[in-house]
Amino acid sequence: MTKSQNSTSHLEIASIIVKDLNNSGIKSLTKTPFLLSNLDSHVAYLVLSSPDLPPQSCLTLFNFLRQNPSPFSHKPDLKAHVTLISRLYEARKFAEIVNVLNYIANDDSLRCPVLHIVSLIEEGAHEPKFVEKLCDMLFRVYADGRMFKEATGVFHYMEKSGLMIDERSCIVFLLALKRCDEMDMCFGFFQRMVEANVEITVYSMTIVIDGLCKRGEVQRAKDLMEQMLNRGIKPNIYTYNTLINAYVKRNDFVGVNKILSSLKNDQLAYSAATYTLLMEWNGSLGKIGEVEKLFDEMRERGIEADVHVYTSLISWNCRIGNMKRAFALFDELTDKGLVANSHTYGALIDGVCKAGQMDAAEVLVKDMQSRGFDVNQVIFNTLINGFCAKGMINEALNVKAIMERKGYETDMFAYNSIASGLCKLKRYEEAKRWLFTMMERGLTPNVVNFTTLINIFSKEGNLEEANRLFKEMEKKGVRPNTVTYNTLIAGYCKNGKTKEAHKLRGEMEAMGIMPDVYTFTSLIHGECVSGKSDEAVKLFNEMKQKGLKQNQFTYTAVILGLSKEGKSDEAFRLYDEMKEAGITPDDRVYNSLVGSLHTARS
DNA sequence: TTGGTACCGC
Repeated sequence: MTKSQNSTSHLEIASIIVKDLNNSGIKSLTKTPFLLSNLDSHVAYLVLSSPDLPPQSCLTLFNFLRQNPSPFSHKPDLKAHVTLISRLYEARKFAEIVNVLNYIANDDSLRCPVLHIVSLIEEGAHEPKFVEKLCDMLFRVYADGRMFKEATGVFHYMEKSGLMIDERSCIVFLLALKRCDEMDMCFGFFQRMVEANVEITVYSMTIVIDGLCKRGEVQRAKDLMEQMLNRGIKPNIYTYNTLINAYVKRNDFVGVNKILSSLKNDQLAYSAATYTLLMEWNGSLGKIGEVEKLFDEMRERGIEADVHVYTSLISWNCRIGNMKRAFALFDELTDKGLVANSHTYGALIDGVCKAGQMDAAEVLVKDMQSRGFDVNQVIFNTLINGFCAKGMINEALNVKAIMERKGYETDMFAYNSIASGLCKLKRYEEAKRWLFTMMERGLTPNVVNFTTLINIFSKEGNLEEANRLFKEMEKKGVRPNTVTYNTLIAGYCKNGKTKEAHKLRGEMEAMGIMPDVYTFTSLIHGECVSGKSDEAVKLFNEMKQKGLKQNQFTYTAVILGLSKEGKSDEAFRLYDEMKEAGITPDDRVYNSLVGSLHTARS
């Protein structure tokens, strides 16, 4: 056969197929093996690009061929995909185009550089914005599919070809990178967006800032904000909330206040999320009164409390053991027409667990299920933690088994709860074994797992190993947080090594991680153990200057220290102060005070 | 585009 005969027959076959499809639909093809066996890639192209065949029918045929109905039929090749896309574009069937692009992206024999795809598009046969739109959609498909290299390739092509790049598509990519913890790439891509003159708004900037904050790079995040401000991009309440969150998590009092004054300067009003964060902040400082005050203030200012705000308030009441208030708030939330979510239930379940009422926890789980919420992994972990905290390891392992049957893999939260539960029972060897098992199973230990291990070694008196782990964790790029430092500081203090403890305090401050009530209580205890109650009192006063509220543990430590040295006047003064603060002294405080009266004053 | 589970103190 000559070339012209060949193409003539191709054309003939194509026109028969078009006619058949238009007359009797796809069924006609299934009954005509002759047509099917001749439907090669060229015929497919002719059919799909035929103006006589409407786009919807092109799609039907394409899907039919994709399913590869007989040994004679061809699977659509790249050209067929691209042709179909251009037909679908005529009909503005964007969702269908995304599907077809996904076929290309997920098929090893079709996936190729975008340049190749574009070269298959018929010259002049398409609308002016077609290539641009196609690239944009392909970029999103790669971003959604976490195919980062491919996505970057499309971006690069668009930039080079002078095609307009939509910020919203870049946002899809930035979010995907953030979700995969690819922050270097995320940050780098954002810089490329700037260089490529993509029209950037506060949206994409905030995503990058949040990603950097979540990784602990708060300074870099702030620098980025400054840099973008010079380009005329102003932070909004979301941006500020992101930074507030970062500073709250680091206990950076000064940092939070700086952001709050920036908010004021920019005349931005607090949002419900801002209030949630401030409530979290005060709650973590033990200032539950302030938390309730913020809740009132918010409503006075006419800002509607949403389910997050209620959940936070419920959670803090749970954490201080005020379950009555927690349940009242839960009712209030429902009365307001808000719908409790799994987080809200999680807070309540955690609360009853902490109160040691595991039966109540199971009742809440049932209630939650009856309202259509599945027990998710967080709730399972909360229950496991509840049992572990009570020392009921077997019950915890039972929940773990149920969780695994439901298809959840035991994660680092659960491993950690089990290890710390065993640690509280002084079953250190078992505790370590669980954490080591976790690592053997391929889970990468995070800052909390490391902290728990450091704590175990500290409790065993093995400070060398604790310190070695601390160094190892930093080497692995896991940033220590307040709790990590507190753990090691407590270890040193307990062993009378106050010098090292103070050194660590300086180190953490230099890292931008601020000491909290735990840090001070340990240091105070350490000074007392070393017989330096005057130093302890100094630290105690420093807390007040820093706005840190002393709690039961702090008072107990300093009163015991003073009593031991016979400084009973000072001890009694602090005892009064303690009671005024609404903290109930326990027997040890009374005993030490009585003892102080018998100790000779120096 | 922001806000929930686990780890530390007498």
